[in-house]
Amino acid sequence: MKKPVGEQELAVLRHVAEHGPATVGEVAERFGEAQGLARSTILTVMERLRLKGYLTRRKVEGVFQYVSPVPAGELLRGVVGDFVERQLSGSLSPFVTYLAEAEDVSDEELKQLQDVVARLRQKKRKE
Amino acid sequence: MKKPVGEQELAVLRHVAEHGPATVGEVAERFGEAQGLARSTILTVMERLRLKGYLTRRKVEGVFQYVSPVPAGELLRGVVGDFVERQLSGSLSPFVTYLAEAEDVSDEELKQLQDVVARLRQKKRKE
DNA sequence: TACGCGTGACTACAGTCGTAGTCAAGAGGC
DNA sequence: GCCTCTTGACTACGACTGTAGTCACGCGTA
Repeated sequence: MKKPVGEQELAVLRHVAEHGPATVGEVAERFGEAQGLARSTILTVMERLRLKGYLTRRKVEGVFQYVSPVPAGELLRGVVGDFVERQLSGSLSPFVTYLAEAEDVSDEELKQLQDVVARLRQKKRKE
Repeated sequence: MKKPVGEQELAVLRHVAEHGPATVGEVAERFGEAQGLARSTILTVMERLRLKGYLTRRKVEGVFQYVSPVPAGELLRGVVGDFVERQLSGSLSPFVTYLAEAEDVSDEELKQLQDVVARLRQKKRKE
């Protein structure tokens, strides 16, 4: 179920998930060109993603529209979860340690973080 | 400088970093056997890690002792930082989102997290 | 001294990923 | 009707990874 996704593949997948349905040509133009990637490269990557089940496509007026079946947010959450599971064997501590020394935490992120902590405490209390 | 480390490689590296200096034989016995890996596999992996600079070795009474030049904690922090950078393009939000729905946050981790938030707020205020 | 065992170096091989060229078919313009 | 552009399928190839076999060497023991 959980096929691994390469770094570049993920970048493309994110692009599609975040920018809605797109054709290969569009992705190649917007994303690929910016990264200096050939159209055929984008095509290959997207096809691989499709084979792995991370993208779906539908023919619309002759060309294929690719879409991510999962929304961007969920996608990233999954990626993080996967990472924690695989590389950190499920332990969150390293992440927390990292956070503690992170330089570039935005106000927005900090706020989110506070909310999370609050919610977790709430949950704990109930148990 | 930042050579990529595979998943299995990281597992071995962590083992060495967390259990102190060890010979290939020891790692193969303790870690490899548990994972069903052949001694030669462990050897290969450790040599690759050495070539990438993640392990150092020293001959002690005929055999090589391998050590991680960075302590386990720092190592993991680095791995996390790398992940955030590469897969999340530096954004912490996905991680925070993930945290928000994490099931298995231990008391210990939650406490750490609270401290982190407190410290970050402190830092913000000073700026 | 000959043999077996632990150790390390070298070699191998398949799978995945990043990257891309090329070819064939349809669509539109001249 | 022919040429060109866009699109998609197929093929390729090198790097990296996971996994392991095998060979050679030194040490201790029979």
